[in-house]
Amino acid sequence: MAQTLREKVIKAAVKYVADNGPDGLSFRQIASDAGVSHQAPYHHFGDRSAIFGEIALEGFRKFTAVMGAPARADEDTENCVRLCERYVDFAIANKGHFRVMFRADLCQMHESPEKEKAADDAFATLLAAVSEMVGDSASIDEIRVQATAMWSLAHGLATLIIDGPLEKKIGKVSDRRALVRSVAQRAAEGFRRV
Amino acid sequence: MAQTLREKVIKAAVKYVADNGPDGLSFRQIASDAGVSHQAPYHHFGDRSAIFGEIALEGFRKFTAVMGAPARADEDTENCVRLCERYVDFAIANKGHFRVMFRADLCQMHESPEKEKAADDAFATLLAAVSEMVGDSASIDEIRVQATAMWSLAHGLATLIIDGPLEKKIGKVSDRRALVRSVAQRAAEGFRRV
DNA sequence: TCGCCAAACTTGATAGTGTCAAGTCGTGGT
DNA sequence: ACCACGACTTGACACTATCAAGTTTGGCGA
Repeated sequence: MAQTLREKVIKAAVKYVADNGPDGLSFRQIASDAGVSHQAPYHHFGDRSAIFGEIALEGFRKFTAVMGAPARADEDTENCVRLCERYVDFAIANKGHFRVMFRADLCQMHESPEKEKAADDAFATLLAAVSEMVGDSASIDEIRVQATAMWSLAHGLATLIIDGPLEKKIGKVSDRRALVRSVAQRAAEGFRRV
Repeated sequence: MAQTLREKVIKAAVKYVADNGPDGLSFRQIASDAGVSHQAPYHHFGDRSAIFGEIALEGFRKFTAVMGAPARADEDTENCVRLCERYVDFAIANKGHFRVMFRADLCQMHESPEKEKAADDAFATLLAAVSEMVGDSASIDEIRVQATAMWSLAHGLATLIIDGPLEKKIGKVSDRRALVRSVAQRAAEGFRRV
């Protein structure tokens, strides 16, 4: 089937962001690569940031699907570890989306209720997972705090691996997975003297 | 004393990044604001990314000073909480630096040993703090894992507060500090059912 | 004091960018 | 047959980084 220009543009943009980061991305270059005039993409996306908005939207939907899925047989049953692993795996597998999703300056989520909903859904999924982990008796504040902690841990780990200095220290995938597991396990048990 | 152009440029750039993020930053605009020609800054910084490199360098040095300082009387004595608080406080107080420091695509740290050393020092400081927290009997691997966890937690929290969706949920400073403390405390004790 | 030289800065030009404003072309519906 | 509309093109404008010169200026040795 023929790929629509809109799809082609998004695909090319995601690939570029995954490879080079969002900064140097050129509308015109993408158009040229797709073999169309420099204004053709502009017809589908009102604006440069609209493209990032669309990528973020896709990203949040994928994210919700990944994080909300029931535990698979091959996954760790420990909630904290599983959440962290999924989060980091998602970020690495969808670098192009992930790099954009949390950059409010790029994608301007607030301008569209559709996008805002996708982001809210993603957060709700995370909250539900943590809520299950924490237990029924926990107060809403307790859940909120642990969800924030969980999210921060996973998000920090993911960003440090993708863009930060952790990247060069752990090259092989096996090492990376082991580190993520260890870190998540450690956090689950708490930081303390050994 | 008269401020040198080099200083003026960096200062203006840091302010811009803190206010608007690093994306739209214009060399020429800064030059114009400083009342010099569009090529004047180019004489001090070979290249657009060199400016970000300088900002990152400053940032890592400040970071090392802040994180390495002995505990003050008004600070939490719990290591984990103190480290997290300092990290987040640093990120918020130095938004312009922080936003650049971990963006390898912007500042190209690898090109200068001076910058690389500053980043290494920053990491070493963090490692030392965690090492003290964990205790002497801990293996090097244990320290490495806990440091990564600690770093991830603080880094994720800071980035989510600065650029991410946490920002709008916690407006007032007092709330922010309370949240950071709760989250750090929670992480220190471990994620578990309550 | 003169000369000069290197650093600091200016001016001009080029290629590339996002975005506005029109024009073209084909296709489906009335 | 007409025409309206969506998809795309063409052309222009203001802006950007960067290259390649020129020009000013402050300080230092002869």
